[in-house]
Amino acid sequence: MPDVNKTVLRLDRFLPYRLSVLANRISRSLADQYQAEFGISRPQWRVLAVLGETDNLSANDLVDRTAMDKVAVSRAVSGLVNKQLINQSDDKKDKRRSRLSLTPKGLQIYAAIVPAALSFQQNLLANLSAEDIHHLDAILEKLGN
Amino acid sequence: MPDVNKTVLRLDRFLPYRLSVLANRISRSLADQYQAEFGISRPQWRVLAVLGETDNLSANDLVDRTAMDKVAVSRAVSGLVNKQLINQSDDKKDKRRSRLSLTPKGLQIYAAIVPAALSFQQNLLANLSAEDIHHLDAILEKLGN
DNA sequence: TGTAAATAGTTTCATATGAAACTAATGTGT
DNA sequence: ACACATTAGTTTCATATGAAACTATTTACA
Repeated sequence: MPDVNKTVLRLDRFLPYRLSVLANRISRSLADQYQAEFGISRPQWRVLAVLGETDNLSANDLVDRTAMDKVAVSRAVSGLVNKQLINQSDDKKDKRRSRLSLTPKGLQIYAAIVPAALSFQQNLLANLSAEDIHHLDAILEKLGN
Repeated sequence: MPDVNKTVLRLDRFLPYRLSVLANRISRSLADQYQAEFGISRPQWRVLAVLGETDNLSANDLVDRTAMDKVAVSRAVSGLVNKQLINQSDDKKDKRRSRLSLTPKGLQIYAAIVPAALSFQQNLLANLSAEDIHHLDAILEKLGN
């Protein structure tokens, strides 16, 4: 990032801006795909993705694992329950919680989205060398503190 | 990005997700600052930043340079006009357009935000080596197609 | 020229989002 | 056991956002 120390700021060289534009472009393009094919919103996709990895989580676990606030999780969950892609069962030990898991239908959609998502990612990474990919991984890790 | 070829998808390793979470965290943190200090919204900041670089642009020029849609630009501009940070003068050649530029007050706020923004960016980059920064620049460029 | 298509920018309207308030249940200290 | 504080999750409400429709003007070209 040359130019960084100048007193002038070029927006198109400014890291927060560049990251934001790139991330939004990518996320939106991916979301358009699963939205069109499966009628799934972005928050709903995140919930599906996490429950596909690890079943039987509470809404709060999803908050931790999806980087969304509890309102967003609550809404995503209720949307997915409505679509019958996940189900809520009572937590015996804590009546405030419910345990969430994919229904067979949810699992089916999950199984259909994952390859599309991975191939989308492959497409992105196709522009990068193996070293680039490694660097990117490390840099994202560092920036994530 | 190891794990990329597996059929399973770990959300926290998925590039669109990682980028989105990181970019949003960063943008939000920065926005909290100029929001608190200057009462400026994110779209408004982008408009100020561009007009600070290059004066006398049309709203459409701003669309190109801020990666925002014309509705967002229109609203940001009218907000900034209300705050008297920018002014609109008629374009003689085309009555549909207006030429936008910073007012003295706008320039003053711009001059106050820029160092804060640059130091924010410095803070981010402080976690990275010089090579990292160079790599990041190149990778963002490649991902931006 | 006169008329259709294109462009600049605004407004409308429906949806997304998030902070704060709320409900219900659990945990804590006495 | 009994308040008081905390936590899980939902609802409310005010604001942000964006697609589509709209207005005004300019461009293209018959």
